[in-house]
Amino acid sequence: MDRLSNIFYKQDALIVAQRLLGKILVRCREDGTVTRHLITETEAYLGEEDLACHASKGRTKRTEVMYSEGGLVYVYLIYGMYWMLNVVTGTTDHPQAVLIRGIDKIKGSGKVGRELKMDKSYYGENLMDSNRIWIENAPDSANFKTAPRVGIDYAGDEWKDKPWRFILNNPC
DNA sequence: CCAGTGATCAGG
DNA sequence: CTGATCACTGGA
Repeated sequence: MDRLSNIFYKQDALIVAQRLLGKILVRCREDGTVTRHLITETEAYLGEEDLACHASKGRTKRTEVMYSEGGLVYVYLIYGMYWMLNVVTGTTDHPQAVLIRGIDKIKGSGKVGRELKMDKSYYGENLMDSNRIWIENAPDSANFKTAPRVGIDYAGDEWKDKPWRFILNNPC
């Protein structure tokens, strides 16, 4: 199966977030083990004006990667314990990212980072040529629902209720 | 409900 | 340097 390309990641985060549902996140460990994971839940973070997006604080060492063209990994440590895995989307100088909130049966972005053994060394990793993490194409699915994003009450009424969380429905 | 746990950022 | 904050989780 083909890797997702520059063309895919350059799209707006709202598009990428829903199109990533059903795609395959592939992880190659240091010991050579390869694991493949169905992406089941995502959230979109949309630029400096989105008060829930880290880039609303402007360009900092941490947010810098979001200002790149789509296709890079944005990871950061939260609460001193959990590595949050994001995919940078959009075009240069338009800071956006999509948070991977669920894979396979795993619900919760903190658990995703733990399962995939993410760490700081993945900051800026290029999903289009990395040999340890990438995403493979799969048909788009229309079988998903939306919901407000989690854990961003501080962002204010205009932003905290936007339905920018995308959840693949159980195909039962 | 709340503690754990540490990088990051704004402010002196 | 200091202190607040944090796109979370698991256990009272």
